[in-house]
Amino acid sequence: MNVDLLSRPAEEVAPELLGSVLACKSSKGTVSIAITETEAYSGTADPASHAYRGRTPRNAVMFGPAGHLYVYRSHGLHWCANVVTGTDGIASAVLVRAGRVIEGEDLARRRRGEKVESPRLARGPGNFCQALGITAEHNGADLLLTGASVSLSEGESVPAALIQAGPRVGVSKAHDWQHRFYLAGDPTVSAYRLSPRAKPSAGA
DNA sequence: ATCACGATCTTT
DNA sequence: AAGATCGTGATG
Repeated sequence: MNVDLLSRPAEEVAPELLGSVLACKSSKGTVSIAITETEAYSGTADPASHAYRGRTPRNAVMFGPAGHLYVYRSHGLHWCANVVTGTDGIASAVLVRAGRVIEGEDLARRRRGEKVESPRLARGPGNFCQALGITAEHNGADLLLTGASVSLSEGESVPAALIQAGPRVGVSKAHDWQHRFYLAGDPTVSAYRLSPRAKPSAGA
């Protein structure tokens, strides 16, 4: 994966990450997942972004150089992972929402539960991280380092016609921004769900 | 009090 | 099918 590809605005990078592969190796083995759904979050101009109110200890990685992993805890029990994009010093990142397990499915299923169907192993940002084995220890990791425990690589290219854009999932602000990108008809893509607290907002 | 979640309930 | 509820803990 080329850092120049990631050093652009999140909403440009997000659709191009579809088909890319995140791999995570641990003592238990390696799981690789091809990304099928992403969401772009920018910095201070994006009301739904963690970086909207400026830099904090939690979101610091978002302000760093592209190609690193921003991991945060969601609602107390799930981990969510972002690929940091854009320029060093300016916050932006792409939330990885779903993917298809292409390596280490046994390990992924052990983590997620034996009765989970294959398409659902990495469906949803929390499930994606659980299947891949991402936790807080991976926050800030450089995804472009070869041989690192977690890394990002280019997968098979996906046909542009399959890439769809839509409103972001689960956010209470700026939910109508068309910053969610996914592969049309893919069973691993998470179901769209409007946030219960969503209010109308201006924006693209 | 809020929350970029997910599973499981309840009510149509 | 859609909406409500709750678990769980970091955050500011």
